[in-house]
Amino acid sequence: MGARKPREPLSRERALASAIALVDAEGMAALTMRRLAAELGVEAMSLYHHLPGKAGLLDGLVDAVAAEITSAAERAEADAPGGDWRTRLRLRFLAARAVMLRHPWAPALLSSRPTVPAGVYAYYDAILATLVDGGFSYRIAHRALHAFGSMALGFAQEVFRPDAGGEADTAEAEMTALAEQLPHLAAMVAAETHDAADPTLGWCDSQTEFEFTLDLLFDGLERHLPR
Amino acid sequence: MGARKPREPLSRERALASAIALVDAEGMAALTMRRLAAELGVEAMSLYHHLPGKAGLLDGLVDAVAAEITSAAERAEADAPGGDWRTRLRLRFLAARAVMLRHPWAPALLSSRPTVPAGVYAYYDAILATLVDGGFSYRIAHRALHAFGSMALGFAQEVFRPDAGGEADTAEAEMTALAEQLPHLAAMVAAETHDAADPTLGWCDSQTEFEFTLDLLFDGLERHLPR
DNA sequence: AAGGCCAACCATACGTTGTAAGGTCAAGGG
DNA sequence: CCCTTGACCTTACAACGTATGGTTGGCCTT
Repeated sequence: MGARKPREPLSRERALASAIALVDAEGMAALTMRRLAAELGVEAMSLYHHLPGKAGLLDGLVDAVAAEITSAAERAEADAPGGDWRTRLRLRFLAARAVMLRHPWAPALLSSRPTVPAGVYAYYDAILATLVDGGFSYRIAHRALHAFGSMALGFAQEVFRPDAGGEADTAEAEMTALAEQLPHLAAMVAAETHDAADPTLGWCDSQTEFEFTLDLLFDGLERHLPR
Repeated sequence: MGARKPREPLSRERALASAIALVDAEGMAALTMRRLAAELGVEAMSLYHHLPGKAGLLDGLVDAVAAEITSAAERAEADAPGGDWRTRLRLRFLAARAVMLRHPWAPALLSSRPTVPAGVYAYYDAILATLVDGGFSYRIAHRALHAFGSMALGFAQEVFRPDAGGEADTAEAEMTALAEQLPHLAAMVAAETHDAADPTLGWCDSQTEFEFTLDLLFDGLERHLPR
């Protein structure tokens, strides 16, 4: 039959890449060992020769997005060589956010893992460097890290998810029903959608909110600069 | 024999209470239908007469903590009848945080659920009321809600979890090894633990950091008050 | 060329999970 | 008295992660 292609031999890298593609396309729930193996044209148990089990696979995903974040942040910050600490951190965090938008499953995965990927420490060291370089004491820089929280990795802890948001019919009906019990929420929606285009509940511009919160924190931190 | 106790008949409330006790004691992983049933002296399938499946059980847990939060926040705010918006929100959020400390599993569960418990809307309405009452426009109040994020429910999105933190031996060894690659992190730890009691990596006082971030946001928001 | 080793891959099986389907049984009302 | 009605149980199934133990094909050594 001639040299039939020997099916290149499957590696940790190929497995992880396939896993990321799968999760990007179908969500975390679709990531099972059997399914991933099928995606690679292989049986489930074969994965165990390259990955230390499901937990190791998830750790691999986390490492991968962490690497994507750090490299994106590095590249972004390199674009503004002379900037002050605000703009440098801003570029970092917004670059991280762009990565998170590409992988919507990443925040939940990140915060579900019991251990922090090693690369993240270097990332935080760079943030600290920027802060200290900007004149902050280690004490305040430390608090800044806590204050940034997940924003440093590009995602905000939002209570109201960008969910599927039922059709407008039910939304409208329930809206008027709840307006009496939730007068301020109703008033806010009314005020905010007054000059906005679309009157649904998915009207929050998460990008704007992200940057607003970031600047709120930056402004607050600035007042803690010595002098 | 006489009237043997007829084993009071199991209800949604009893099931939820038992589930919360179980999760408080042994963590989310221990909450399976069979285990919960055993805890109640019953078979797994009997739970389905009172709960609409596992997802419904989790929704029940979420509702329960949401109720606990709102009532705790309500009580806390009632303690400062004449306070301004800052102190009122502060009391709310810190009361919520106390609830979260009682149920460490709640943040992860909250953010893993696809839908927001109904009671939370009323909670956010009250926060909005406080903000508007304090002089904020609906536009800024809306942004404030986003900025608070999960802090309104009492938990911060921390990247470094309050983890088990390996023994001091390995920590110390790796510390010096990483000090060269992570100079600023090392310096920060050194600076911060200089006058602190315990030199481990679990040295972050999350309560202090929570309040610091809160005040950072409050300070930042204050500048957006009209006039 | 022959022998043997070993990484890569597969087949089977076990225990655990959530839950669908249907059976048992005691209480209560006609 | 019977028969409905719920609460509870038994059994069973599909899907999950993974332990265990083959099978195989290419390479190294002699």
